[in-house]
Amino acid sequence: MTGRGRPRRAQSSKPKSDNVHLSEEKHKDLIKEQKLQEREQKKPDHTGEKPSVQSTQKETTTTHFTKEIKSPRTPKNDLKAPVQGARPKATAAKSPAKESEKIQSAKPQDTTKDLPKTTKARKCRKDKSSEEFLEVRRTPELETPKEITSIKTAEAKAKPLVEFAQETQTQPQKQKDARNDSTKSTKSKPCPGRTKSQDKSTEEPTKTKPERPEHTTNLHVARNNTADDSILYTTLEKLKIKRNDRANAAELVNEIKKHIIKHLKQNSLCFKEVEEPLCTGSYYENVKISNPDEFDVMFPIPVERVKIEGFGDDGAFYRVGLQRDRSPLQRFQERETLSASKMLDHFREEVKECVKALPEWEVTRKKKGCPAVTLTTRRQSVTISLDIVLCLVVKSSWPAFTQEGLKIDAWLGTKVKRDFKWKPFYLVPKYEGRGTVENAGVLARDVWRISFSHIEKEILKNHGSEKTCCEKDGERCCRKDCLKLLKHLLSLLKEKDPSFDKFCSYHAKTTLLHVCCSRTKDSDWRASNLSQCFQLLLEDFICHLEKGVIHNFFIPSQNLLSGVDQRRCNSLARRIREEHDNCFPVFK
DNA sequence: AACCGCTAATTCCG
DNA sequence: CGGAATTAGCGGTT
Repeated sequence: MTGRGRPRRAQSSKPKSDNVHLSEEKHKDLIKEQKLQEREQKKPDHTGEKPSVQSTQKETTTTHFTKEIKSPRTPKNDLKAPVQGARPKATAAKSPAKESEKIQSAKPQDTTKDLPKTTKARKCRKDKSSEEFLEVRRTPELETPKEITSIKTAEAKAKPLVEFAQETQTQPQKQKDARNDSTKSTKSKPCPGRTKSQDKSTEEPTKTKPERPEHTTNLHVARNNTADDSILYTTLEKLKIKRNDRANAAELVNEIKKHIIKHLKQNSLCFKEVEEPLCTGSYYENVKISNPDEFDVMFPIPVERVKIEGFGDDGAFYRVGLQRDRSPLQRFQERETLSASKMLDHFREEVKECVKALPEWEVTRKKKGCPAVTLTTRRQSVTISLDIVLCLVVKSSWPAFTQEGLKIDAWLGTKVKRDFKWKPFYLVPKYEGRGTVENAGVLARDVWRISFSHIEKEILKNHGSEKTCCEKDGERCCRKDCLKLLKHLLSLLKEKDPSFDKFCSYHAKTTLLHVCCSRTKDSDWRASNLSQCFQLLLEDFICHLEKGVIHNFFIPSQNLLSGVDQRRCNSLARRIREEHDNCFPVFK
């Protein structure tokens, strides 16, 4: 019996009379159940040890802390990280020890391999996207900067990370150069490290070579990458989400999602215009680690004819005023301001109401400033939490504060960027600090924070410079693997030292996005170069920490670390460096 | 609803 | 036995 999922295209023409199909489905469900149970029984340890890395939610969402981490099951063979088949490149990575040799000797093959791939035709990836909003609403006003708020950040005091570069450089001088560049930092790059990526990427062969210094002696950490490789691959293996866990979680989550949307549409007055839920966050970006235990779903309420003005000076928060009298949201309007807190409260009640029908779910206590209604449920001792996020979808051009953000031109291209900018943006009822603080007559709790989760997701999904990156016949990259590792590292360190609780996986993700903008080539991220790539990501992260600045990827004037004590940043930077220098003991 | 992409897991095969 | 090929199944698009 062929799976209904995704038969190899040859079989896709399999005959299916409906009834046969149906009964087959049922049968399959049965089988599935059986199998699930079988497996559960087979590895009882598995559910028991549910690591559930207390993860690192992005800060828009909540902080329910989870459970303990126990060492997730280790692959039976530690040394190899079986990488799923059919990817020649990946398999090369399998045996880290061999791998580095291979890289050196087999470079020509690599490059030749690239050729057919890149030439391979592929449907253009987002021609569809732009149409829907082509109506009048958009004007090129999005290209008019206006007062581009000069970014008054701490760049000035940023010191280049030279020591670190020296310590750790297992890489070529390419990187050293980059470091040196950093002194004449370009202001748009918080961590000017890789400004060179452009020139260096001209020729693949010439450039991969220097990346493999045969002898990386001059540093006390001079490490054979194989040691790193081994631990990193093993760790990645541990972070994989099990198919069963995923199936279980998806079933639960999808059920309630459907239920909520139906409820809102049918029983609610103010939210009945809700659009299709927007699944965001790491699970849906395929960068969730360890357990499918956290889900983020945004419920977009369309607003038309609204006035939106910045609140505060970093461009992340906005006051929203309805201009249309007949809006169903009128009841949340106070003093010409759409009250985020009122609206969220009401939304919360609606969600509560419809969760009554699904008693296995529980609504968690409201957290101040949190835009989500968090639901939790348990299944076989695993707690799954689902963040239901109310949001406004605004179908007009992005605020001027985004002008200098999303610097993906060299990485993903200007067309992609343009298409992104035609998409709507979202506002979530999130504030910082005390809700009763007033600014220009508006309470903090009534403001909205801008969100580009949809874009983040799309970027993560389509993260290659080449369209074929990571596709079946394309070359595999390690961007997402690097992100997973950094997230994991961060969450482990947080667990060990609660004083790091202000750091979140969104910091990691943002750092990756920034790095991708400077190391734009897919060949900069070859899967076989995992340890180097990860190291560069770490260096960048450290660099951000030491400066105390991570610019919001879309709103560069917002510093995601603004609320974090510099000493904490330094301390985390130090810890990470330590981990790196010692071959990541936390991963063991 | 059909189909495709991605990822995990299992089976096949030299 | 290890790696390649297949299967499985969720998510997303058209």
